[in-house]
Amino acid sequence: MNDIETRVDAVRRFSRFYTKRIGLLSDGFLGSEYSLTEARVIYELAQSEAQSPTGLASELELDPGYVSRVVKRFERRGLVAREPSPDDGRKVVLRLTALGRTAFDELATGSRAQIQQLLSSTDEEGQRRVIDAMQTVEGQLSGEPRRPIVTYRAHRPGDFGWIVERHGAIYHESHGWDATFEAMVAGIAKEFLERFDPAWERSWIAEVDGRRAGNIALVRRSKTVGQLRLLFVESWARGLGIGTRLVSECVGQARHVGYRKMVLFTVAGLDPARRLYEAEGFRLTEETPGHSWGKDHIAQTWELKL
Amino acid sequence: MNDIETRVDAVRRFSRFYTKRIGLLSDGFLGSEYSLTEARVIYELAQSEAQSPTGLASELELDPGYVSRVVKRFERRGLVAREPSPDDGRKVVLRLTALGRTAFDELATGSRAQIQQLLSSTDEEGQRRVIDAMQTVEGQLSGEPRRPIVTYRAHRPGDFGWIVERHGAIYHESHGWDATFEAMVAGIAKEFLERFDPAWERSWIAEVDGRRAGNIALVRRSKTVGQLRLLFVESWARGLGIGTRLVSECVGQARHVGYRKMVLFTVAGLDPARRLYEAEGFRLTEETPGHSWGKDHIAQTWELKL
DNA sequence: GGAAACTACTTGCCTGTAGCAAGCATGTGT
DNA sequence: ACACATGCTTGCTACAGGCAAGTAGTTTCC
Repeated sequence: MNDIETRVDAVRRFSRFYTKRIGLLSDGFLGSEYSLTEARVIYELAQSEAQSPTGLASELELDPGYVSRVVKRFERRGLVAREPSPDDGRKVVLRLTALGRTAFDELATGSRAQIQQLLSSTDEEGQRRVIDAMQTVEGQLSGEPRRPIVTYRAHRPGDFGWIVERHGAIYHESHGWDATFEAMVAGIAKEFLERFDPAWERSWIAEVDGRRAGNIALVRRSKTVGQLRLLFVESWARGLGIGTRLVSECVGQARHVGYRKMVLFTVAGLDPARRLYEAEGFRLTEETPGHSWGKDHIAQTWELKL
Repeated sequence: MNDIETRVDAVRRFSRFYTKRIGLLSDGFLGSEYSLTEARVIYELAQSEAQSPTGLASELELDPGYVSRVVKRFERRGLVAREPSPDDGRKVVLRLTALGRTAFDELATGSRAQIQQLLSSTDEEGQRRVIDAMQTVEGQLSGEPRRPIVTYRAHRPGDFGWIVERHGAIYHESHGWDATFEAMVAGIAKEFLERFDPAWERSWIAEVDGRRAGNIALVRRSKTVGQLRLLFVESWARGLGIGTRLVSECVGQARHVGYRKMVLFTVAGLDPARRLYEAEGFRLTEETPGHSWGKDHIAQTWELKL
């Protein structure tokens, strides 16, 4: 599923599947005494405390004339009550009566029963996956890109494994570094977790909408020197200021616990990271050519007086 | 989203969202000269080489009478050709004409364009996730549970990070082991990746439908002794024989490269794993009480003569 | 072999859904 | 005060699509 056409066809396939599956269900409405549109009207009225015919029409994308008739029908049946709007003589305020609410409850119960039947084709774990997947679809397609929520927290069990994984996979993919790089990161993770001292050290995991998106760690090298390690931001999370924030959190904490200096080790050529270091005031103090992780590198040391 | 009612409501919510989003699109059909049902008929005819009116009716769940009329309309317009069925005088065989196929192509193009527009509300990564999620939904709800496909492969960059993560997270959750356990696993990963010798060592990653589900590693301890390490199967992948297969692959490979003995170290109380070791012929040779990862344990050594 | 039952399709009839446009009443801007 | 916009209603209309009766073939069963 790489090119756009394949993806489009996949979506078409799903749409056909889902509308068919759901279409069967909504035929169930015919079983009740309301048409699908009538049911939608009732549903809409039940949702919003006070609704006007125009509101209904635009919300459900129906012709106002038709809505008018539906409402009239419902009124005759005692399902909705209408009153003139207090602030606008043209407007009408619609409200479900107790009877209308009963009708809604019946509809909702029926619909729930059918969805439940639909869900029953898989087990509880499967149902959770389905819902999770649906939320993914909705989240992605809901149009408004809904500004992502970025949060920062300390590491938890599993996080350092994740850091190792992402470093290993991404630097392999983008720079061709071999498994010894992943080994090195695993070594750093081991050390950090083993000797972790919360008084002097700290790590941050950045999450975007609850999904891990980046990290950084502050490690003690000596009483006066803190080391910045394992900075990393997922490519899909770029542009949210996560890198900047991680570096500044890290440096801020280093100041806070009383280090006099920060160091970090990296290699030449990782420009986005370089920019972050420079912006925070780090200075390149040493460069040594070398060979590691299956490639030639220029190892760099950066320092920052606090 | 724990109880069934919450889940049902989540699905209802999604259905409303999706049908609304897709409903807008299918209005596009009105833009064309075909109604939605007509479009479905054309689509169905395009899919199946030769179709009968009855077939259409049952496939699309329409009234045969109505189908008859739609077909007649299409015939007049030159979109479909009909011939009497050779083997049954009552039957009719319908086929799209070249003109009909053109109509289908136009419809498909239009529909694709609209789906593409729908998809364009997210980036490429998002689109992939959407499709993935849709396949999950369809897979789960399509009724036939579609047996999962299990595959086994050697490790790739990132895999050992994943192994560290899963060990760290899961043993913390289920047994309350602290971060030093994750540190230890990270140490094992580091060692393995650093000194990996394909002549004597190997790892297996089990994937279920392309998703990592478990792993095992064979590590050289000496010329004659191989060690089984890092056995792990995700809880959602239990019952597929993955654990058994991993252990037997590992032992088989150990035999193959010529070790005389296998060892493995574990702690008492991990019963599912224990059963796998026993089934493969491992014998418990040593038990030592101790304390690690924030808990008391009985460390165990298991051995197997090859 | 032939009546009875069944299947595939057609056609006439009818209802419900829903859009369009004209009309009326109330509001708003100049 | 006038024009114009907004909210709602109502008459007209088209179309979708179900139901049932009818025709022509096919299968079943005696």
